Amino acid sequence: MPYRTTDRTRDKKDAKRTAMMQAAVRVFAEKGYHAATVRDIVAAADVAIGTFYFYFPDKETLFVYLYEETADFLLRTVEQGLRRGDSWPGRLAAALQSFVNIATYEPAVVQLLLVGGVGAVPALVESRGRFRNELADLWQEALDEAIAAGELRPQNSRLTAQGLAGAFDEIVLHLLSLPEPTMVAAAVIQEMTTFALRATGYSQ
Amino acid sequence: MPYRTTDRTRDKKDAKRTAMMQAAVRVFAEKGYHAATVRDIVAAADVAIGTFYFYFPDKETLFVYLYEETADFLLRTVEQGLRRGDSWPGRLAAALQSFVNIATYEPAVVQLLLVGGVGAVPALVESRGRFRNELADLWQEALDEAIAAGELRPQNSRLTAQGLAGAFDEIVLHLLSLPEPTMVAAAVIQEMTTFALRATGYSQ
Amino acid sequence: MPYRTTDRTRDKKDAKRTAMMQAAVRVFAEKGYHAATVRDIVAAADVAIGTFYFYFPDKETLFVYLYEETADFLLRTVEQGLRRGDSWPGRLAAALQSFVNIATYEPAVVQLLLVGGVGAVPALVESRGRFRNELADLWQEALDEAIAAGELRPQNSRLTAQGLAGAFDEIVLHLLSLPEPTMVAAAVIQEMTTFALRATGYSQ
Amino acid sequence: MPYRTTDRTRDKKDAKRTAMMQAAVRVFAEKGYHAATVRDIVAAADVAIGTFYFYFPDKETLFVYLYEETADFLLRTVEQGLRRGDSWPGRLAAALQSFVNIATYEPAVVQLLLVGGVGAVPALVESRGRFRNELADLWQEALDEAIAAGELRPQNSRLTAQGLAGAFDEIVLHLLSLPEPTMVAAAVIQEMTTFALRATGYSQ
DNA sequence: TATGAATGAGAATTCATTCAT
DNA sequence: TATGAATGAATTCTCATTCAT
Repeated sequence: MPYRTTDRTRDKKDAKRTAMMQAAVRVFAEKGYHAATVRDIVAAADVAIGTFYFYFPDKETLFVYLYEETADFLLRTVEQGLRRGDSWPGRLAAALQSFVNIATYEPAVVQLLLVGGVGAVPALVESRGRFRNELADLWQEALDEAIAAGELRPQNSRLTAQGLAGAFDEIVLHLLSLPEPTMVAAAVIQEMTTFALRATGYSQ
Repeated sequence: MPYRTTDRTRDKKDAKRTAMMQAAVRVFAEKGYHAATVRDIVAAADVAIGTFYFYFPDKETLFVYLYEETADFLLRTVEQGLRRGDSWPGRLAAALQSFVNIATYEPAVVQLLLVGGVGAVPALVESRGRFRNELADLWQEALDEAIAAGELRPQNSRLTAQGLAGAFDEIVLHLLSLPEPTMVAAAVIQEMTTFALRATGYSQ
Repeated sequence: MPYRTTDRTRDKKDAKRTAMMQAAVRVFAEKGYHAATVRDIVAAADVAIGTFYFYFPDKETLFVYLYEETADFLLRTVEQGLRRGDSWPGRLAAALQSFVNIATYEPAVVQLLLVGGVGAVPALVESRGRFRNELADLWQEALDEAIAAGELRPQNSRLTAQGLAGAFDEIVLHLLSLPEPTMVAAAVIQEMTTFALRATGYSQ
Repeated sequence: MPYRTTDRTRDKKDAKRTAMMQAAVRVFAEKGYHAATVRDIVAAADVAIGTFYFYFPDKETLFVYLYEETADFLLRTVEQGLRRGDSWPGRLAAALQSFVNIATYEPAVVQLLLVGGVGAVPALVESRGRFRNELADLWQEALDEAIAAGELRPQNSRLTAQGLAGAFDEIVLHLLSLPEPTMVAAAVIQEMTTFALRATGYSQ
């Protein structure tokens, strides 16, 4: 057999696939689902239009997939942050650090998740709902642990979790709209932590 | 309906124009900017397509205009709520009451503002930024007054305001995703108030 | 109302619609379903591509509709021919006259029905089957009447009818492939009649 | 399989090539020329797409080639049938037996020839014309021999031949549309023979 | 003012074909 | 010989917008 699906060719294919997905994330984040055309994406990835359809079934499927991948990445990152600290303030600060890191170094991730294509892709409504729920789950679990540990007073941890998630989004989105987000990131993390400690009724 | 209650539109007695705008809000809220076609809008308003272009220059301009009108309506309503109470908890509860009222009785308003077409309409980025800023301004002013009155301790009122705005959005959006939002609205307002009092460091 | 859906505008619309359908029949007959592009059709009708979709839902629907219209036209014409004569030979000759007339003066009709798009459009399989059945029905009825009248001997009139229909198609298709079909049409009709009288066992 | 039994392909011992051609006949017959993609064909033959272009110059050339091969196969088979009998009715019955055998056991052959891609492939118009002519030639020769032998009365044997060819196609195509063609094949052959004897003016 | 027929740029997607390996 | 990744012309269809009536 003169032609083999060797490791090298497979690696190459995977690499191209990954490159195209990264290009797609950038374009989707920048323009939103509808305004981003397949031509934009292939131009960003520097391939022909047919190549797109060789790797992906269609634009919508790719978008939903990227959304879910991205959501998963964000969730896992925040989750790891939450595991890093040994007290509620510590876990909180670590998780916010993680979140703000993603936002400043991979702004496309946040753009895609928070403003990308909601309302544009029916199939996404469900994905978005799942994402917001899982994000709230994450915070709620952390809250419940802190409550169980006596660090926080009993409260409606579900609603608190939702409130925190929404608050962090708003603040980070605003941060990203500043000319030099990295310059103030540390201070914002500090302030967000303070806000969140208050919001969760943490004293001392 | 938002654009009926504001000054900008009150004087325009054009019934047909108003009907078309109401139809447009509904359609935009339901389908999102791109999926909503001009044909959908004129069908909902029961006029011909040419009529649309007699009253409005184009789809995008109308959308941005509706967004701003709607944002204005929401801001004014929340502002009125904030003026109704005579203490921070009172003002807070009244403002949240107003906000949740809009969300439950005019869900299209919230849909339009929060998920409508951000990312889809470039011209909207600026409008959205302005809306979020003005919303934060509102809360910040209320916070600063409460701080000045000694009801709240000094804090970064800007960031707190942003956090509150984001938290309320998330919670209300989740409320709207429930099968019977009105059934739990009162309880949610109560819980949101509790959350916000904690988040603003209110004690006693 | 400055604009009215007057008779004149409606007539104009109908005329355009008809013109486009005629153009479509020509193009489909000439190129077959797949090779005929919507661009070809609108070029032949001298309208813009959007106009096509203003009048027709899509290419396939139009094709199937034209096929059925055309089949119906052919069936009705042959049927009338069959009613014109007062004996089996007379009816036969009249029907063949009608059929050959269509074929020579409207070759597109025959092209569309016999070679147009069979195999290309799934939805057409059924239409084609119905057409061939109805054509056989026509001949069978005529045969059964002639048998009942004692003009023909009893026979499997269904199979005879199918045979006649197939035979006529083949002969007429060959006729159309000649450089000057009209020059030999009369002679061919004569010969076809002779063939068909033999095939139906007509004597004297 | 047609191209196995003809001289043209017998010497080509290329199994892969043959497998691809057999797959192609099936796919073309099933889907028609346009709807059958090269990918369908290579999938059916279980080879890679590049292999297709190693063996065949392009899709259209292959199709025309297959059409001609298949036509050749059918012509040779019918011809053999015509040689088997020793009287006109005997030859007729044998030829029809051969034809119906092909149709029932290799329906793809008939599908390809009769509904495959006429109108879809410009280059096929000529091939089809040649096929129909050769088929008519076959019947005409048999008729002329029978006339010369005094079995049939003098007649326009060309037109009779065309008529028979068309009639047989129609009847066989209808046979194939039945749920169980083989169950009625024998009876249909019998009836077709009767029809053809009448149509050729055979008496006694 | 109001209408709706007409337009055509532009989008997603397909698929025959090529060519480096 | 055989492979399949890559290509891009071509196709169908949508929809914002215009303009004669």
